[in-house]
Amino acid sequence: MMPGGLIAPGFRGKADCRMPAFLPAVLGIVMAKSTKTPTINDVARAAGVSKKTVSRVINRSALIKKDTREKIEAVIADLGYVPNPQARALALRRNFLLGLLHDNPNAQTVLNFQEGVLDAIKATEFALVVRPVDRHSPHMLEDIRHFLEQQRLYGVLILPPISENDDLAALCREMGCGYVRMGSAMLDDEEHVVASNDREVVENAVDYLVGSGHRRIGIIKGPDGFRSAFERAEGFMAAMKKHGLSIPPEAIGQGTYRFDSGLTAAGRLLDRPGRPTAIFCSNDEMAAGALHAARQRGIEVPGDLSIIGFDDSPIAAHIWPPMTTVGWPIREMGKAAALKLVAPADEAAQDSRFPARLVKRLSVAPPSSGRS
Amino acid sequence: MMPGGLIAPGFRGKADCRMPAFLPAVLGIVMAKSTKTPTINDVARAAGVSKKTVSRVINRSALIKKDTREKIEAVIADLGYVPNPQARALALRRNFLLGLLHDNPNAQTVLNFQEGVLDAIKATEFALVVRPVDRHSPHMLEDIRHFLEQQRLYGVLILPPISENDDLAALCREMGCGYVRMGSAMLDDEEHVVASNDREVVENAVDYLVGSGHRRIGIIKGPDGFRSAFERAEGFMAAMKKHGLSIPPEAIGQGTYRFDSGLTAAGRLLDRPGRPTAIFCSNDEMAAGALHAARQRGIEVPGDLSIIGFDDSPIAAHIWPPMTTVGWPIREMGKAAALKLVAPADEAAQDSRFPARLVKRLSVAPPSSGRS
DNA sequence: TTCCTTTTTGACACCGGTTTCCTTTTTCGT
DNA sequence: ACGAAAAAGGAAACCGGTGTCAAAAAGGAA
Repeated sequence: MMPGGLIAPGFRGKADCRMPAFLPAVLGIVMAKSTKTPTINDVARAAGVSKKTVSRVINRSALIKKDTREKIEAVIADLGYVPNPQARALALRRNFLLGLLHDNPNAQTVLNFQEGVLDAIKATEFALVVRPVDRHSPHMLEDIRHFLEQQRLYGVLILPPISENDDLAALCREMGCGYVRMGSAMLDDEEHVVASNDREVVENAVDYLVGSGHRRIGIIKGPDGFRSAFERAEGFMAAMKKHGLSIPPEAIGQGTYRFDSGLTAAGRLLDRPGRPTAIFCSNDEMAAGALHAARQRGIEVPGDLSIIGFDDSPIAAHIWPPMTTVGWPIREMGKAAALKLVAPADEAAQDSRFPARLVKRLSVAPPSSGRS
Repeated sequence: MMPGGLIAPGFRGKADCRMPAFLPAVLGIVMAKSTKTPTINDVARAAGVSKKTVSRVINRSALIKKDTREKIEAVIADLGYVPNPQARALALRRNFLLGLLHDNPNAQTVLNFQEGVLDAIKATEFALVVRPVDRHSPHMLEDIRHFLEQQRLYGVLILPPISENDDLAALCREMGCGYVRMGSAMLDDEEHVVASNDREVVENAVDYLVGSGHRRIGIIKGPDGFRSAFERAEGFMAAMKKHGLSIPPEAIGQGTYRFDSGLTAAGRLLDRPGRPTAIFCSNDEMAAGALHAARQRGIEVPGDLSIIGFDDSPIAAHIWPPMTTVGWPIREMGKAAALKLVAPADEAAQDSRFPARLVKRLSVAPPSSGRS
C-alpha cells in the first residue's frame, strides 16, 4: 500500500491568474503585490538587514536593538508580511496543528469543545484540524496512526468515548504526539487529562432527588465499557447507599445512550409494580426517551415521575418539561485541554478537574403524595 | 500590530527524549529509528537512487520503470516512510488544508457536514481545519482575513448563515483562496456552491399540509437578512398562492431561529381568533418552541394543530410528537463541497443542487373537524 | 554494430523559514 | 582612553520535499 500518495488534485490557485504581458507596468506592480505574498527575504531587503535579523524580530528574540526592531516591524506592517507556516514548520520540525479526535457522542459537545480550543489558540498561529473517527471500525487505530504519521500534528485532543481507549493514548505516546484526553474521570496523568467529576455530581443529583422526597429512584445506565456510564452508575449507587435506600434490580435499566434505549428501558421500569418516582438517566437522549415512555403511559412528568438527565444538551432545554440535567463546562475544558498542549506553563493549563453541575429545570418535583 | 508573532509555546516533543550516552549502541539504533522519522533522503539512500526518483514514485509519475518503482515502494514500506506534508507544502507553494468556516447555526449540521468533507478527503492527504466565526463581531472579516493569510489554506468551505455574506466570498477570491458556499439557494457560480432547494421543498411541505385538509396555515419566519429565511418564506407564499389560500398578516410570525422566538411568535398566532390549524416553522428550534406554545394553551399536536419544522435536527426526532420536518442531505453536500475544491474534475463534484426532502413524522394530521 | 530516438534517471537550485557559528559593533569598567 | 565582555547582526547550511534540465540508459532502425 502506498503511504499517502498524492491523488494529484487539479491544480488551481494563484498560478492560474496569468497576466497578459501588455498590461501597464503600474498595474503589473499592483498585481505582483497582490499575487505574490512577501517573504522574509522581501522584508530583509526592504529593511536593509539580513533574514536572520527579521527572523529574530518575528520570534521576539531579546537580542535585537530597539530601533532595529521598530524599523523591521514597520516594514513588516507595510508589506503586510505574514510568515509562511509551512516553512516554519519545516525548519522547526514541528507544526502548529492541533488535532481533534472524536466519535460524535453529541454534536453540541464537540462544537463547544472546539470553541474552547479556539479560545485558547485564537491569538496564536495554531489551527485545529478535526478528525471524526469510527469507534466500531476494526482499523480505527491504524487509521489514526496513519493520520498522525501523515499530518504530524503538534498534539491531539481526544473526546469521549474514544478518549477512554488506552491503546489510543499509547499510540500517541509512541508517536511522540502530545495528547490530552477529555473524560468523566482521571484517565491519565494530570497533563494529559481534562476530567469531569461525574461520580460526585451524580451523587449530588441523587441527593437532590432524595431532598425532594423521592425514595424509589431508578437509573438507566449507559452502555457497558463506557467509563462515563460506569462513573455515573457508581455515583448513583454510592448516593443511594449513603441515604440508606435500596436499589432493587428492577429499578436498574440498561441503555445504550441512544434515545430508543431510554424509551424501552424506562418502559420496563415503569411497567413494574412499585415503579420508581424518579429516574436518573445517564444521558439526555435516554432521558428524552424516558420522558416519552412516561407520556405513552399517561404518567405525568414531573407530577408522577421526576427525571434527571446528563449532558445539558440542547434537547434538554427544548423538550417539555425542560429537563433537569447535569452539565459539563465543556468550553472551559476545551480551552484548558488546548493550553495543556500549546502553553503547558500557562496557569489556566494546570487545571485538570472540571466540576460538572446540576442544572435545575422542571422535570423534577416532589413525588405525588398518592403514590410516594 | 505584529503579524502572527509566535507566542513561543514551551518546547515539547521529540527533542525532549534525550538518551543517555552510555546506552548500548543497538538500543541507540532502535531509538534512532523510532525517534527520527525517515525522510526522502533515507529512502533514496536505501534504494540507491536519487531523491528525485523517489519523489516521482511518491507522486505516481508515469515515467518510472516498473522495477525501479517496485524497488522503491518496497523500501518505502520497509522504512515506513511517509512524506512530510510541510515540506511538500513549501515546495509546492500550496498546502493541503481545507478550512471550515461556520457560525454554529446548528451543531448537528456542522458535524454532519464535517463528516461529509471527511468522506471526500479521507483517502487523500488533505486535512480539515475548523474555524468557528462570530457573525456579530465587527472584525469578523478582518479576523478571517488574518486566518487565511496565516494558514494559507487550499480552500475554505463556508456554512450558512455566513456563507450568505458576499463580502466574505469576495475576500476569498481576493486572497486566491478557493471556496465553496453552502446555502439555501444558488448564491454563486456552480463551482462555488452546494445549495439546497428550500423554496421548492417548502412548497412541497405546504402542499402536504393542504393535502391533509389544512386551509388556515401560518408561518413563523426566520430572521430578516437570512437567505434561508427568505427562501423558505417565499416558498411558503408561493405555495399558498398556488392553492388560492390567503395569508392574513396575523398568520405570519417573525422569529429569530431561536427556541424562544418560536415560543412567543407561535403564541401570538395561536391567541388570535380563527387561529391556524397548521404552522410551518422555518427551523426546528422554533418549531419546538411552537410546540411548547401549543402545549401551554392546551392545544393538541397534531390533533388541533399541525406543525412542520425545518432542518431535521435531532430535536425534531426526540420531542413529542416526533416532528415532521425538512432535511437537507448535509453529509452529501459536505462531500461534494470538498470535492469541488480538491478534485473539481471528479464527477461527484459537479453537483451543486441538493434537494431537501420532507421527513414525515407525527406532528401533522388532518385538522380536527370541529374547527376546520 | 552504430547512430538516433525515446525513456529513465540524476544533479542542482529552490521553496521560506531557522540554526549554527562567526564577525562586527556597542557598552562599560577601570 | 583602552581593552574586554556583551550585544547585535550576518553568511551559509539546513529542514524535506519539488522543478528544471541535462545526462545516461534503453530501444529501434539502418
